[in-house]
Amino acid sequence: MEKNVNTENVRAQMRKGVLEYCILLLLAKEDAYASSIITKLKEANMIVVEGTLYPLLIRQKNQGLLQYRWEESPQGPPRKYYAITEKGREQLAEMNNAWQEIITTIDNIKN
Amino acid sequence: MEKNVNTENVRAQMRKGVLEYCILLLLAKEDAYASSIITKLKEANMIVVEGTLYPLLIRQKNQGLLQYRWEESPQGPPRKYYAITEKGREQLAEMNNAWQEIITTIDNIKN
DNA sequence: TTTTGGTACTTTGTCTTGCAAGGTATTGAA
DNA sequence: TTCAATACCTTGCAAGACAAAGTACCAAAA
Repeated sequence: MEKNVNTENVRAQMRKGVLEYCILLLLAKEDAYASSIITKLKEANMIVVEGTLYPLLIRQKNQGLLQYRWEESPQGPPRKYYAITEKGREQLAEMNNAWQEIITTIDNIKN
Repeated sequence: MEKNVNTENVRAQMRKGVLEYCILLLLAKEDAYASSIITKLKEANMIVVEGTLYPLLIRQKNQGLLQYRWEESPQGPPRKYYAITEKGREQLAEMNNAWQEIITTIDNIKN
């Protein structure tokens, strides 16, 4: 059905705008490694794939929003745990504002 | 100030995800031509520039979401008035759902 | 009649980013 | 030593946002 494809595109596009925001939201609550972030976002209906997430985490780290440390895994290779930095929390505060404003803007346009 | 640059980036990225949505919202209320759409979006704090809007309108028209007609202007060259189509209204309904879901998703991630 | 200023539409080139697909590495159990 | 599970990373392509430059129309002033 064409409609489902279309619907998925619509959702995908909106998700893109808030992906970085979601990462920071998650990491503000607790440190996490890439695979677990993907799982958590999937549970929240925010689909992300590896090819998207890894470069994004690296970008946010390079911007100083995140830092990471290696940790042994109970099974399998070591995990790269990301943690939000002070700068990351500042950015997150900005994003919270931006998000509220976008919601307000959309509401305004609707009326 | 670096902060302002950053803030603008944050907002810009979020806006991108909902730009097409905003266009359909506006055109669902009344027909409009590109320059007037830019003005209206600017009033609603949703910045768009010509180089973004024109290709976007053409894309939406090619998808059958919009159609257009030429109309004389009281001053200057004729205007290309865009109108939303039936298919466009269906898409808009999808987008309304998608938008609500994104809001819910973000709220979920916050808790 | 030519110039100027305002309005409007369009295109080009660059940069960023999302994603599919493929690759590398570690570990423990069969 | 092979397999399966878990993780991380990279490459190549495509879409899209935007700055900047270009084209065109119109009316009023010079």
